Amino acid sequence: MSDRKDKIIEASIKLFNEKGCLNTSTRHICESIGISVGNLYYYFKNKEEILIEIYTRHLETIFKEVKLIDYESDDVFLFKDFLLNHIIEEEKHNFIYLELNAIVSKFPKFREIKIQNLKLNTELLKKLIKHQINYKYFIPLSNHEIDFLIANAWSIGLNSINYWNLLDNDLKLNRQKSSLNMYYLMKPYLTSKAYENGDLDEALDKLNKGLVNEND
Amino acid sequence: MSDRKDKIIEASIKLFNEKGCLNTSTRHICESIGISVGNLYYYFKNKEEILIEIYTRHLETIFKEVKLIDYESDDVFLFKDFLLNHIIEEEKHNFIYLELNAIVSKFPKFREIKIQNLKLNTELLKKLIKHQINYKYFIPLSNHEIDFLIANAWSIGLNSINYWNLLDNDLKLNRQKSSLNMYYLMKPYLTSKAYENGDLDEALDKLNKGLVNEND
Amino acid sequence: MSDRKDKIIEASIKLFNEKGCLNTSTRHICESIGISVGNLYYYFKNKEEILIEIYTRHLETIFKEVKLIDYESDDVFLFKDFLLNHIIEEEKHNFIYLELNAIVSKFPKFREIKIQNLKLNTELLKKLIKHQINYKYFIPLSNHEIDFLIANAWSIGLNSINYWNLLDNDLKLNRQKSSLNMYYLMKPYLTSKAYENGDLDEALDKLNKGLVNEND
Amino acid sequence: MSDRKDKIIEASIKLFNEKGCLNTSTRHICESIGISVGNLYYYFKNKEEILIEIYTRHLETIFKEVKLIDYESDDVFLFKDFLLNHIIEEEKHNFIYLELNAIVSKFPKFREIKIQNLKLNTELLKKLIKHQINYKYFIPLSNHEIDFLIANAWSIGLNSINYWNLLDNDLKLNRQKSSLNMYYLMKPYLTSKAYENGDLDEALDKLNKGLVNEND
DNA sequence: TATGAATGAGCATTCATTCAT
DNA sequence: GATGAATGAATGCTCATTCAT
Repeated sequence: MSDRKDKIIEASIKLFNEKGCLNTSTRHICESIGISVGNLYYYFKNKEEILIEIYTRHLETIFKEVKLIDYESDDVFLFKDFLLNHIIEEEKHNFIYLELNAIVSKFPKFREIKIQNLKLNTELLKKLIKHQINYKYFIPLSNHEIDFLIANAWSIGLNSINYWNLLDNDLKLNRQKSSLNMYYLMKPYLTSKAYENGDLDEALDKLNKGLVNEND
Repeated sequence: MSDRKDKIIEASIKLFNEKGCLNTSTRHICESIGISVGNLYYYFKNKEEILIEIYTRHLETIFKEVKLIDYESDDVFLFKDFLLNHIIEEEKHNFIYLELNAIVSKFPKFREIKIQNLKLNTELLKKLIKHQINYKYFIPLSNHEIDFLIANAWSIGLNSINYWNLLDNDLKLNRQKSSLNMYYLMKPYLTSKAYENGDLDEALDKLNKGLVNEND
Repeated sequence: MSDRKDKIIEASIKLFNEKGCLNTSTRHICESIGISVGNLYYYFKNKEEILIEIYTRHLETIFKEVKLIDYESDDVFLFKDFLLNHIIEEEKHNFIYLELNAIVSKFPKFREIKIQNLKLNTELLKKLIKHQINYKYFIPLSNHEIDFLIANAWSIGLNSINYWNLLDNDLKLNRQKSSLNMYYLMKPYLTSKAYENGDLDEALDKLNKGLVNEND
Repeated sequence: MSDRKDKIIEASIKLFNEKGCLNTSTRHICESIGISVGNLYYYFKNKEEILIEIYTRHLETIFKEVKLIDYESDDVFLFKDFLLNHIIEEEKHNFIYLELNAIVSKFPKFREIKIQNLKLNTELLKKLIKHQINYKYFIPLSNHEIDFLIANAWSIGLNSINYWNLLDNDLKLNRQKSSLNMYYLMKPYLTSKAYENGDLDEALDKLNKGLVNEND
């Protein structure tokens, strides 16, 4: 992977996060790293290809671990790995979640990749939840309930950060709150076994660290 | 409120939903109702003001009922009123949810109003949930838990429709699924009393009508 | 027809003739008449539409007379009307003939209109030639011969001006030579009756005026 | 002449014919033969030089025979050699005729060479026609008439293929029709001696093969 | 000879907004 | 109130050409 290409990707991510993908022109990207427009188009056929490259790299990072899960092992998964480890990665690609639908309606090729991936991920999550049910970390759920739980997990994974960002500007804190959102979505379905080895409590402690305690 | 102004608003909503707010030009709006561009700018200072007007009216409709809730009466609220009655209203303003963050990053004034409203609505929902807890329709929840429940409700209200839309094109069906998403978010917190008078079951029946039964 | 629209058309024709249609940008056109780019696009959807407008107006002028021919009257046609009267009009639209094929391959809509017109004109010319044969201004010709005569007339009408322009820069003179080219194409098929009333000789005299006599 | 240079020329001709010279980028040429852009510019100073090389080679081929004519021998020339033998060569360089004027207005140096060559060829053709007149294959013609006959031959040689191409897509057939156009231009000037040895009839037979007979 | 990264002017087109009438 | 002509900066993208290696 060429250095220049990486720089374009990084600058794009930075600007897309700062001002939105749709409000960032290819010229802006070039100016921000001091290269010519032509040079950007030497590395990328068009703006959509930049987006696709960013998204593809992001997904690779995100799902590396999920794909390697041992579905035969008796282990609680969701929170330690999925919620905590990927906070930084997700923070870096916030704009994808913030603007997804506007992006999807403007870039049809990206849309196709997104849909393809959504289907794949839905299957992976379904498998994962069934595994957690199987090993009694989750209470039993019907297929119907699992489908809607996944849909809700997707919405929250995508959007809860936006909610907190609209309310205040502490991005780091908001990312932690966003993870807690996922936890609270799942909590009603967790069994006591899920908490047994202390991993989950430990994870929650980390997340709550820094959060203003608002309990009554 | 002038007739002409209403026409502009209606045409804008129609076009924003059809092609997206960011892909609809002011000229296009004008052509669709046969007025001049100059005339549109007589009624609205700029495109952002159109958006703000649309959003404000939308919220007024949505929260009319919520504001009129008698917080002293013993009544289950959420599903019959909030989930079902507003489906049509929400369907009409789908684009706001689909494009929210791209819009917010382009129109700073709209952003401020959005935030202001979000805070207000959060307070209203908090009051409502506490009321439901008070009358035992919801199980007891800490302030902390309520905050995250509201955040999750917001994410799901905003985004679950997108999830289903990416997977297939049946908009009507997807809107119903989206409402079920809200139900499944709340379900773990509902008491048996919530189901007692049958209103909730009736509402669920309506939602499930048309959905393929995927239970095991 | 708005004044501004006419100005754009005129400026376009001027520049297209000077530097070629494909080498003239919309910006050039705007700058040459001191209007903004946006304004040009207010009057024309795109560059192709400018071209189509130019071509359509040109054809209207060119074929006004041809369409009004009385095919029942005993009259020699071709040279007095077709060759002489339209010299100025054709001179003004030289670029269409000079660049036709490059234009046609870049602008598909223009291409369609061009083809449609070519077919129409071919029919008109066929009718006209048959009429001239009928009234004994032309010697008898088979359909096959007429087809190729028309094809040759088209090539010469389109291209002979280019030939002379490549050899020297006297545009006015070259246009006259170009008309003589058409005459010499037709000459072998003309009967003595065609020359009888003197109209043709008069026309030829006009054309030859200004031409250096190169006879031996 | 280097191999690499030949490859560039060949690839250019192929692409220019397929998509037009003006729509073919240097990068595209390079990609099609798997060399680098820099390398192309090692062999050719610029795009114009490629064109000039193509054109020069083309003319060399075309006029090799013409230059070798024995102007003292009594032989009918034009059709057997000029019209038939060069069909393939001309077919290969179709784009030059299709785009000539757009090219000429973009590439001034090419224009100069084109003009220079046009003058040379005009002289050659004049000499040839006079030779044919001398040996009674052509009827007597004044210098003036010869000039216009050459101009017409040039227009038809350049453009008649375009005429047929606009009307239908059978390139092979259209090339034959185009040759017949040249024949019909010359026919009125041919003497019976021109047909005597049968060569001409044979050539015409070949051309007419494949053409739908449309005689009445 | 050969590479391919880099340049930057150029292009067609869009669009929110203004303003004289 | 209403019109619609006019603005001009901005956008995504192309392409002939250069040049260090």
